[in-house]
Amino acid sequence: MSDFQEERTLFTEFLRRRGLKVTRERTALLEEIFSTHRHFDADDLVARMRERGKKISRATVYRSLDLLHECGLVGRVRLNEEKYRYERMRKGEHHDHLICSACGKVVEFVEPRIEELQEDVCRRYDFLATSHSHQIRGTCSACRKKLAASAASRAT
Amino acid sequence: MSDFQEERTLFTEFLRRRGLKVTRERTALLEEIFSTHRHFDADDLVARMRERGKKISRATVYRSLDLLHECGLVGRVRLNEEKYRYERMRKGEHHDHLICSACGKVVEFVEPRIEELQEDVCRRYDFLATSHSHQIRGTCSACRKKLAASAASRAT
DNA sequence: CTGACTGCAAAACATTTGCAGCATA
DNA sequence: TATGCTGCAAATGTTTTGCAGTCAG
Repeated sequence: MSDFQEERTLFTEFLRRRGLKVTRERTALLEEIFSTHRHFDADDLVARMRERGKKISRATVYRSLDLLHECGLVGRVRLNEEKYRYERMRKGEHHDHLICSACGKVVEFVEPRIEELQEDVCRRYDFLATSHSHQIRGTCSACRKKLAASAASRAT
Repeated sequence: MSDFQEERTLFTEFLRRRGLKVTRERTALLEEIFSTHRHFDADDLVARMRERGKKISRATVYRSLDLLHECGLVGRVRLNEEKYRYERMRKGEHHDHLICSACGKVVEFVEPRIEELQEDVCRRYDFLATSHSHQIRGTCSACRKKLAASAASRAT
């Protein structure tokens, strides 16, 4: 039925180990998050749950996202915005972000050689890394084309 | 007298080009920021100004930091905290951050080979980068030692 | 002189928290 | 049954904004 049995088990185990409960709300949120691949913020999630007819309060959403983040199932980033963005994590895969300042689009990329260099840096500073995030801000090719086009028309 | 004449000129020019004014407050903030190398947040800056006997309102500090950030003199990062952190930028130098989750210490590092790989990634996605930030979260060696020591004493 | 700037207090926001009733184990 | 959970509304903390008086050019 669902293809995220593994995540479900991981979360359940995590909760059990801490004496926490597997509630209807937590399960529903996990399912919703793992049914898509998009980035989202707390409000998106509230809205998506509401669309599915499940009214879950903002407070509960925040509380659950904290738990999911703590157990490593959900990533939490700030893209220099006023708020957090979340994303489901795929096993053992770390990705970084290209953020277009013009249209806001976020593209994920994976560059294993960057990960290696990060490890070098950690060794150099005797630092034990638990997570990392890498963001490159700029303009995507589509937006640059649009900008070029509008510049050309302005110069009639 | 001051060793940041260059920054001062750059900022003045930036303001002039946009029809903005070089006010007492803006100048004072620029001087304060470029007189040290530390990371700081908006409130730190308000406090530092007050210590120097210059009362500048929080609102003005925020407004000025925006301008300094826009013209590239000041970097603005979010280290997954609730607020922005600022740092003076040194010409042509980009650095990234190691953040200790235990003591909150922020260590800057420079790894030119990471910068190169970033450029590769941008080429691959036809993306024009304007800035980037890289954060590695974990525990620094001092904190790990403390943690190890307290674990040992607990196991009397 | 004029348009931009400042300080203040209020507003706006995302996120967190206290509490009373509810549901899981 | 006993904790832990939830929703609500209120609180928090940072950043932004409206406004009336002030200042740079």
